[in-house]
Amino acid sequence: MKTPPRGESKRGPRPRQLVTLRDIAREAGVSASTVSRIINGTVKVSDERKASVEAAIAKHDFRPHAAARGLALGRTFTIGVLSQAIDSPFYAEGLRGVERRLLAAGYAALFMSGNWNVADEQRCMRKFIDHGVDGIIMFSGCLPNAAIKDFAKRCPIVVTGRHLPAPQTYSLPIKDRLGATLAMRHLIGLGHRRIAFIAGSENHPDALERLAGYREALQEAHIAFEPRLVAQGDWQESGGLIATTQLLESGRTFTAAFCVNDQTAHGAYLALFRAGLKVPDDVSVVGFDDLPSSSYSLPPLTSVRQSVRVLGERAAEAILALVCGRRPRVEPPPVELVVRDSTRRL
Amino acid sequence: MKTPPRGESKRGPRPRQLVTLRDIAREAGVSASTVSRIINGTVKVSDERKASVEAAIAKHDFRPHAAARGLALGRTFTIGVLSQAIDSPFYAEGLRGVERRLLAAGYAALFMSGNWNVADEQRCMRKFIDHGVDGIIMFSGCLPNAAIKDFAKRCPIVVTGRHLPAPQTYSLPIKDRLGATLAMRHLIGLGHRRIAFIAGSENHPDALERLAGYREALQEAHIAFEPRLVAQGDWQESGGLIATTQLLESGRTFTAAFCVNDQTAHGAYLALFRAGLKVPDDVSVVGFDDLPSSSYSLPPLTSVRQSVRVLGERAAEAILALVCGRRPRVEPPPVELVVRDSTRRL
DNA sequence: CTGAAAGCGCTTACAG
DNA sequence: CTGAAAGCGCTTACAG
Repeated sequence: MKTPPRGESKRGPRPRQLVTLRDIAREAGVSASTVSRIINGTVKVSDERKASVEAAIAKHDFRPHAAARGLALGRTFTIGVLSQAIDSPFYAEGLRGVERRLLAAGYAALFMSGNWNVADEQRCMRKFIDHGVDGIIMFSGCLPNAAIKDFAKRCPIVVTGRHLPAPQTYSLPIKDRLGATLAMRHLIGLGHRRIAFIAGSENHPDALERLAGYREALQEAHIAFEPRLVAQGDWQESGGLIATTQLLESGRTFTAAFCVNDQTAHGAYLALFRAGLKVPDDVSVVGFDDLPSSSYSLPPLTSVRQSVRVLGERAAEAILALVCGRRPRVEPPPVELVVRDSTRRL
Repeated sequence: MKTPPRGESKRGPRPRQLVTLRDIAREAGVSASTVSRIINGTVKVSDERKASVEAAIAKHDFRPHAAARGLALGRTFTIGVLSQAIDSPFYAEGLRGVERRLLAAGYAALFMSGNWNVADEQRCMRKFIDHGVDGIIMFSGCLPNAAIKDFAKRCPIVVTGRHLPAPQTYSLPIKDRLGATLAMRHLIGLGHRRIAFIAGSENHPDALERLAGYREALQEAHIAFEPRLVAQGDWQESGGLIATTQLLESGRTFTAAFCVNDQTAHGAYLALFRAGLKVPDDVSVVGFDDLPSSSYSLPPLTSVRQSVRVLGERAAEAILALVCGRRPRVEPPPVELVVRDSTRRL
């Protein structure tokens, strides 16, 4: 079929798509409505028409124009997914989980990075709206709750890592405090009493909760909290390296370190290595998040695991439910301690 | 403003957007055309009208409906980005580079994972088309060139890691062979002659090229190629661990190992560690890709670097050019060796 | 500079 | 079961 001349009209913007629903209809000798019905399986259509339409579709490998469907249907089958950095190993697994579930449901994901700051997160959210997403998944952002509720007026949102009851919204909290106490009880159970905490960035809710868990476990074991055993990191390897180095150089003694996340622990590993200290012989180390790379660190790292992949999958299920007007019924994944080779009895 | 009743019509699908261009026009006392012109800055508009329209837009925080624009304009300002796994540390940096450049140009990225197999890549490409992307970036896929050329008839494509001259297509090759010789010359320069190669997956073009570079450097130095020093990995940590373990157990002796990528090297590290061998004292190790985590491995890994982040940025620039009908003029990033602490003179 | 109108390519209530 | 028509919310050539 030669592409039919489109120049008849004198008005409107230029044409674009090579072959349209109308072309298929013409070729199959039916109306556009019928073609649409066959494609969408909306209504029964007689077999012979169906066959000829399907032949025409196959012949041209016709795909309905996405924007046109979107306009007619009022849906784009696209979900915006906000993480803090698309190249962060922590979020990576979560995005993977989201992708998998969304794809299975015929949705695609628009991923954007908030870079751990409100302005960028805000910008991403607007972009999502501008791109007409049907829903948004936010991985533990720092956007104020009020702002989220505002966006939720335009499209449904599921948010992880916080509790936010609001219409068109669903939250999947992360069990930071519980996880932290799990790590600490393990260390304390091994006889450690001088346990350093390499913290996350200041004021970050998850960081604060994990610190709270650290203190809670200390108290539980009747060990006095010693502020000087807490060093400020930034969730990254570099922060863990610097914080641990400072702790070491300042002469504080500790037999174990609980790190706010695995990346911080990897940084701590390097600091300890450079100081000639061995893990776990000289210092036991526990991380949080159980990154895939942590089973390959030397030695393999003991870590708290709350599967981010599963978190992502559930977030996807929740947003899909919201988008379809159903009430989500999903729970955050369980927290557990994965014991490897970085901890030992004192 | 109360949302105006929309029930006048008896036909067509249900309405959706709360406030539309028409509402803004009505409120500002101008035509829809004028509002559109102001939003797009297409044509000069008198100041007073402009002011009142902008006031109305601000008041309702009006955002033009994406699908409607897409339909009218024939563009969605969305780019499909195919990587092999969204949670692979190798691609992560590349995606980051893409995201940054695309965002700056007002485009958003639809990321999908090909999972290192043709069927999934094919599926992703169709999804991209179905979602009406304006262009596609493929990170080193295994889709046959012919298939890519076919998709390129529907929308422009830039592909990394291969050379594919075709209309509506631009390729950004990766310098695998050169990089491999850089790594090998370094090792040979340090006096190593028995150098193992922990390979990537069979038949993978990049893996083959890196192997070719390994052999080329050997030949250059008049060292006989010994097939039994080559062990099959799979690009992953687990493959590196298994391959290296087998090499060690089979009694092959080597003083250095060149790994097809950093993840493989991390696996090799663990195998060596378990065997009680020290890096670099007993065995020198070199990787390829220079992942961020490699500067925190113990010891920090010497690796070949061809910035994937920059590769991503350039791929984004290229697709943007293609989409706008310009000819891309970008080069793949340079290759260099980053020497850290995992190699030493024999 | 500005508005009325046509058109982008679909979907679906309506009327057979 | 099926077609003609209206409509989704924008943009832009056309005619002032």
